[in-house]
Formats: sequence, structure tokens, C-alpha cells
Amino acid sequence: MNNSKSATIIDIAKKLNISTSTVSRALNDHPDIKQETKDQVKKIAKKLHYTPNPIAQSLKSKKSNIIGVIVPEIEHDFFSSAISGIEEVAYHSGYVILVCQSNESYEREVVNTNALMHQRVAGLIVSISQTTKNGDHFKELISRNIPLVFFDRVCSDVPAYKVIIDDEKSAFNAVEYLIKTGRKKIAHFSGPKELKICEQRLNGYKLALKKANIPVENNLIRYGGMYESDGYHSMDALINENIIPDSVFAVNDPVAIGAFQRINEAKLRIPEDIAIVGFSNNKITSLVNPPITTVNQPSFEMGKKAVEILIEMINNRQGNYQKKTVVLEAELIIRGST
Amino acid sequence: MNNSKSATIIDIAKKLNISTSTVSRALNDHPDIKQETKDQVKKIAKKLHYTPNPIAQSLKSKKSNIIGVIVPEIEHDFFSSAISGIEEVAYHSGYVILVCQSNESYEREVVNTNALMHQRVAGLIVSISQTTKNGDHFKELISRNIPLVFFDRVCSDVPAYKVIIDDEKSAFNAVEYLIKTGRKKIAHFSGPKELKICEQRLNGYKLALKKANIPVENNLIRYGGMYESDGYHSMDALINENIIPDSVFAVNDPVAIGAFQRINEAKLRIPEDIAIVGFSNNKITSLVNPPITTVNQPSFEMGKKAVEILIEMINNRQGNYQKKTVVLEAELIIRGST
DNA sequence: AACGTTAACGGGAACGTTTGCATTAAAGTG
DNA sequence: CACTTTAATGCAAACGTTCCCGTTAACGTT
Repeated sequence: MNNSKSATIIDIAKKLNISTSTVSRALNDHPDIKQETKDQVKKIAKKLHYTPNPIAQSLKSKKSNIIGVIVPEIEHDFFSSAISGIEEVAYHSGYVILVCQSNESYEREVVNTNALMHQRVAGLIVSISQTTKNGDHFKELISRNIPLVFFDRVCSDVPAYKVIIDDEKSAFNAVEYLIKTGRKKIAHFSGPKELKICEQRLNGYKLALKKANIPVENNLIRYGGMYESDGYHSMDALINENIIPDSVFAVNDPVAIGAFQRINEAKLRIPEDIAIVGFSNNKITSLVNPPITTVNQPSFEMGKKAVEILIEMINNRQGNYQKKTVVLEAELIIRGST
Repeated sequence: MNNSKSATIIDIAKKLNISTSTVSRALNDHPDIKQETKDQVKKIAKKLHYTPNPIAQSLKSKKSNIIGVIVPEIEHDFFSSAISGIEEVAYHSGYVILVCQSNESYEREVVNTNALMHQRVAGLIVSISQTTKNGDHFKELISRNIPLVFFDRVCSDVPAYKVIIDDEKSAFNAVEYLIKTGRKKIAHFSGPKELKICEQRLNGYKLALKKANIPVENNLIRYGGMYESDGYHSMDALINENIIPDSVFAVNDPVAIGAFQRINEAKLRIPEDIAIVGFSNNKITSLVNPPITTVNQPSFEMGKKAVEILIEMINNRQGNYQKKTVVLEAELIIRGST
């Protein structure tokens, strides 16, 4: 019964003594084919467990049902959640997703981009690596008319759709909240200066201070990476320099957690001695004690939105969409750490 | 310069006034082609930025460089980490990965499996959903000679390679450790009874008790899901029934975290009043206070191992590999919660 | 009766590669 | 010199679809 090979339209054609063209059209409900033939074809197709060969279809149409996704690190809460959102929408639209990670490496991002391009993906969703300054590999995609959507970490010099949050405004709100609750000596643990999102969060921080007439002190601003260890070290440095802020606004949650740990080790109390605000609303922030106030970055929704736009672009290839930026809401979630 | 279409071997052939066969063979270093021709072909190929069209190659060879991955939920720490491991190895071997999630739904797992099969993936790596009892969709793969490797959550009636840890033994070790530290009233929060791994962890729990001559009390064993809320509710139920254990062995980390929260709410102390042991070594377990003792399930390594075996199978399609089970070490990581 | 229309279908090229089987010319063999 | 061998290349089919063009027969229309 099971001859272990997939049936093709040729098999169906032979069985019914008709041509493959007719079978193809019948399966695609072409008006030229009469209902009776369609029924017969579909019946045999079902019987033979026929499914169209997507590879042959892709070769012919030069399109595929594959959406490429490139993120810095799959393991990251934010990205795995975004990928999940992408997969969810893609699944219901008949697409599958090819996932690559750049490991924060520009070179690898380029390799991945090219690999997916040659793989003839229908479109690409990307969050760029920390080390990416140059967007030429993305421009190549655009010149080949391959739809591209960035999310969260965008490449500003590439004219593509972007799904982001307002990092500056969100940071501003977070810091303003700290100020409203009486904090004055607010430290900021920032990330790599090259990353746009870090720059913008830093800007938001500064703006909030300025609005409240609090001077921006450079030794309260620490630069580092985006990981726990970075937050830990930044806090450690402050303590060693005997600079004790009354609050910390961290560029993201891992950094906040790192600071959190160092503060605990120093036997300082959260939030009494030092308040903490993170960024992203990673799961962990709600599970530590006290739970950490953070900016809810809607990762799942960002992924969904990105792929929705991408599929829209794939379908209306006319290019009548505007290269546009979608800004999602990122609200401050107030918890015990402030 | 950039005519926005990919160059093909036909373009190269025309440029050199030779046949496509020669170009193809030259690019693949076929011995029939003389060095001079190869050099010319490769030179032009580079000049035109030629890259082979993987779709055409797949159509011809009936193989692709795509590895399919199906997991219950991408967002899960364990799975996103495993996927990361898979991607890492796949990348360095010239494969890309197609990721689907079943959302713990059997039907969706079947749909995904079939979709990937028809996508002509080179092989498939799967961790099955909670609701999967039937492995027919996987047997179909095997009958079509598509390599298949399970990891962690395996389908026991399907003869395929499996990468797992020894759940029973790991659970046994964890509970035995609790007993050694003087705990006697040890609760176990289990997961869905259908899941093999839950059954085995439960078995390990029972065995450890029996070995220490501690009676297995059914009201200390609670069944639920695999999420925080389940752990929370199990603990809540115990407290409401006024059954206060001196320790809890949770089927996984989220459940442990849920119990952790409920214990905190009850103003009971960890580990003084109740010790906690989780399972998986999710990141969060090391970040809460006190950090939670847990079984380190080497997710990244499991993913790597699975894909290594898969690629091996893809290359030696002769089937001279044994359907075999690989058991990785899962050691107990002792932290402050015990 | 000669022609046009339409419904329903088939032929065959095309997508980009790979590969078995020629073919050709040069070289070697007896 | 007639022949086999060998090196290097070309031809054409095949992978499974799709789709532009026919083609055919049955039916109107004048």
C-alpha cells in the first residue's frame, strides 16, 4: 500500500489517463476544468495521499513558503518569545520559519542573510547583532525585492519596515517614575554605545533628569554589555567607588538582575536603599524577591506584528506599502523593587 | 552591475561558450574537467556572485540542507536552549533549521511533521507534545527513510535514535539527596501522567523513598501541569489541607518556582521549613533567593548531540546505524534551597 | 453550409541542477 | 596505418510544477 514515495501529479494523470496540466489545474480549481474532472482528480489525489511538492513549486514560482528569521541569540527570553510569536502567525498563514542566530557577530549575520537569500526565502525578519554597523547585506535583499522587516534592534540606514517600541519614551517614563517616588540619585547602567536602543534609553534617562532639574552626573552612568555579569560589575564598581545611588535604571532585565544580586550581597535593601528598574519584562523579574519594576517590551506581539507585515508585503509585492515604522506600546510594570 | 537576479550556471555557460554540464562539473570539481576550465568557470562564478540554487538542487537530489525541528514550545528555557544548540551545530555543518512548535497539541504536531516531510527536510529532530500518544506520523517518516532523532520527550514506540537523560536515576539522586540531608516528609509535584518523563521522575522519587524505608504517601504526590501555576496550586492545596511537607521535589523548575512562591507567601522559610528541588536547571533557579537546587538537564548539549547524530544519519543513509538511545549525564546542582 | 464561439483539455517549455550517455579529438598500441 | 584508449566536453533527460499556447469537438449564428 505504502510505496514510500510521494505521489505526484504525474501519477494522478496516468491513473486517469489525462494530462498533468489538467491535473494541476483541477487541483487549483481552474475554471477551465469541469467539475466532474476536478472531483475525480481530487478523489485520486486523496487516495494517493498526494501533496504538492513545495520544492518544485518554489523552483517554478521562484518563491517559497519559508520565512527566514535572524536573531542575535535564540536562547534569550525576548527573542525566543518573539520567535514564538512569529511561528504562531506563520503557522496559521501556511508559512514555516527558518531560524538562524548571529551570536552577536556581524560576520555571521552576513553569512546567515546570504544563506537565507539563496535559500529563496519568501521574506526575512531580523533583529540585528550588537556588532552590526553596516547594512549592505540587507540592502542587497531589498534590491532583490525580498521583503524585509526589522524588529527591536533595527538597522537605521536600511529602508525597511521596522517594528519597535519607543525606547526613549519608555526609558523616560521609567526614570520619571523613579523621580516621582522621590529618587534623586539615579544611576543608569547602559549597554554598548553602538546599539541604537541603548543610546535611546540613555537619552530617555537624561531627558527625565533634565525635566526634573536633576543634573546628569557622568559617574552615575556606566557602560557595559547586556548581560547579568555586566550589571553586576557596574554595581560593583559603584560600590567600590563608594558611590551609592538611591536607584538604578538598567538598560535591560539581565543587567538589572546583575545589579540586584550585587545589591543583595552588599546587604543593601531593595527598594528601601536602592530601587531598581529593568527593561523588557523578562519572566524572571516577576519571580525574584522583591519582583522588579520593568518596562514591558511586548516580545510576542512584536514578533507577530513583524510577520504580519512581512506576509502583507509578500502578498502585495507591488511595493505600495510605505517603508514605515510601527511603534508598539511598552508600559511600565510597577513591582516591589521601586 | 547588479541586475538583481541571481546568476545561474546557464549564465556562466553562455559567458564561456561551454555547456551547463561542464559548468556544473567544474564547480563540483569533477575529475573529467581540466584545471584550466575549472579555473575559468570559478572565476566567472565569483564575478557573477553565483551561488547554486538550493531549490533546484533539492528538486534534483530529493534532498535538502534543511533540518526540521519540532518542539512543544519555543519559549521554554529548555527548548530554546536546545534549539540554540541545534542551530549552532547545524550552522557549522552547512544546514539550516526549520523550527515549529506543537504548542503541546498532538494534532498540530502531526500537521507540522507532515509539513516538514513534504518540505523534504533532510531530517527531523523532535521533542513530542504532552498530548501525543500515537507515533504513526513518525513511523511514516521512517518508512520514507527520513532520518529522525528524538530528544528529551521521546516517543517510545517509534524505532528512532533518542537523546535523553536518565530521568528516573536523576530523580532518584535528587530525592536521595533530600533524604541524606534529613528530610523525611518529601512531597512530589508531578506532571501529566501520560508524559513518560513525568512517570520516570515519579518512579525515581518512589524508589529513593523505598530505599530509605520511607513509606510512599499518596497525598504527598500531586499531579498537575508543567507550569508555575501548577506548582503554586499543588503547594496551595497541601497548605489548605494542612499537610506541610519538609521538602518538595518538583517535576521541573517552573513547578518548583510556583511552589517556591506559595511557600514564600505562607511565610514559611526555604530551606529551613521546606526544602525545594527542581528539575532542568532553568536560568531562573540560580537567580531567586535562595537559589534552587535542581537537576541540570544539559539542554544545549542535548540539542547538539541530537543534530550530530542526525547529520551522521543523513550522511550514512545506508541505515547501518543502530536505532539507539543516548543518555547524557544530568547531575544534581546543589544550591541554597536544600 | 460556412464560419465563429466556447468549453475542456493536451503539448510542451520553463524553473536550475545533475548525470548517464554520447561525441570528438588527440594520443597510444600493435 | 587501422585500431583502441583516454581526456574533455556536449546532449538531453530528469526532478515536479505551472502556464502559455494550441487543439478538438460541440454548439450556435448568419
